[in-house]
Amino acid sequence: MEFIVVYPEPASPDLARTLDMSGYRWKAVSSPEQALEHEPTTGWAGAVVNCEDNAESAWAFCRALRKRDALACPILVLISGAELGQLELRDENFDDFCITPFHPRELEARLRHLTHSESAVVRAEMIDYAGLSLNLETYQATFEGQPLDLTYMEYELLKFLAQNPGKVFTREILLSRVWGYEYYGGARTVDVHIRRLRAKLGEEHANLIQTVRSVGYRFGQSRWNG
Amino acid sequence: MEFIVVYPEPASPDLARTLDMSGYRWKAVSSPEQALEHEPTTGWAGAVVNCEDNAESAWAFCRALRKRDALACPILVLISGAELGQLELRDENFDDFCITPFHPRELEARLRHLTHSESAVVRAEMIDYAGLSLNLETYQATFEGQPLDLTYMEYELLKFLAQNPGKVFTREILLSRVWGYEYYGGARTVDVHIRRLRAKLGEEHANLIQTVRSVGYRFGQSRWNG
DNA sequence: GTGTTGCTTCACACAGAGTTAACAATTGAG
DNA sequence: CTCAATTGTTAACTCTGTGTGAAGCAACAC
Repeated sequence: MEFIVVYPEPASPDLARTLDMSGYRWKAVSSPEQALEHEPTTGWAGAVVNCEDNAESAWAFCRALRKRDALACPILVLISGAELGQLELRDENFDDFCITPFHPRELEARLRHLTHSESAVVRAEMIDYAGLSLNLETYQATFEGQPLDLTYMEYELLKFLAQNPGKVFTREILLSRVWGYEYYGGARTVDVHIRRLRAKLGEEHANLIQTVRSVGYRFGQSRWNG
Repeated sequence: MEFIVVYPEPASPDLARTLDMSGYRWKAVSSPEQALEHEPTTGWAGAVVNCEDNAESAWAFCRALRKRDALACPILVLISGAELGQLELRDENFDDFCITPFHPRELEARLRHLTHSESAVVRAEMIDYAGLSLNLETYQATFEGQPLDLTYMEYELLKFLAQNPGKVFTREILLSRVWGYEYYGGARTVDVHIRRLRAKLGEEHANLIQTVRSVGYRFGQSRWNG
């Protein structure tokens, strides 16, 4: 079942009607926290964010969605033709847009294309990988039973990496997805946090986070230990 | 420089004007073969395919684009509101669409988003050929299960060659498409990297990369040497 | 055979990427 | 307010990867 989150609340009558007619189940929310709260166990199949009224908060909502989900939920933005300029420099924060006032069949087609191309994601409350264990509910981390004393940022970074073991992320992507920045300041910041994480993982397990030179960082799936 | 391929030929005046005003360089073609023929050394940055006149051939063009070059080229489809149904079951063959008659600024925004977004680039996540396997997500390479410890440039070069098995590339082409700069003078640079690659592939598989005397290098399809 | 051209191999210098440590800015608790 | 913990920034330092020139080979023409 396709469950879609809509921002802000309430959804416009046109939008509500289109979603209903297209057979989606949906929920309008007024904050990122509400989106998290009402999120179904299978995760949101997509998001429709209306930028017409309060663009700033709408983009903040997009960023929050992207930051939370390591496995992105596709985001469709509703925006007036006059405001198209807002899309620039925000490519990371949305997947598709639809100009308002929209034609119902266009919006339907865009939603279908988005939800079809992005595979459904399974979200867990616990992340386990090679002795590392992250409890997403209690914000606690342990390594081989030993509790790890991680700070907030360290936890978020490790969580993001561990959600996609093996996948390499550039510093820019990490900054935008973990920190939520729109503009990238210091890429060195990432390095430093990686270093602190490695230190806390201990000498012998520091290689859980690997450096891919000229590209970025990767968690787990070391090339050498099989 | 963004080079865009347009199908079919000739492009409508509106389309031509929009592309020009947006600062793109583009070329209209009337067949997939022509698209290949006129493809710049850096590959197409995107494609705009008009489905209004001859939908069948337009979709065939999309399929051909997706099949031929492993270099992911984002595809934007122009389609009338009445024909939106055609998009169904064709999700694999396009990345975005724009309803005709289109607003120039909408088309411009869509093209910009397509060519900038990472999702369009990450489509092909694996390259496999004759025991060689490249994981584009993790930047890892294996040969017959054995991990290959490749450096960044080695990986990029091998990736490029393996994306077009059998095709011969001159050193100049390799320099411009893998390294990305215009040929200064160091064609030996390519040789050396090829040598390092061969060394890492091991004695018995070094012939996966073949030298074509006076021309360049080719990956795979060694029908003549045992 | 000799000469020529083009490819391979080697060794080395250096730019640039990553690590590390120290410090400044910020936040939050008591 | 003070102090400690967390987070971001800067700069020095280390070291790997990469490009380059020269020399060694192999193929081909004559």
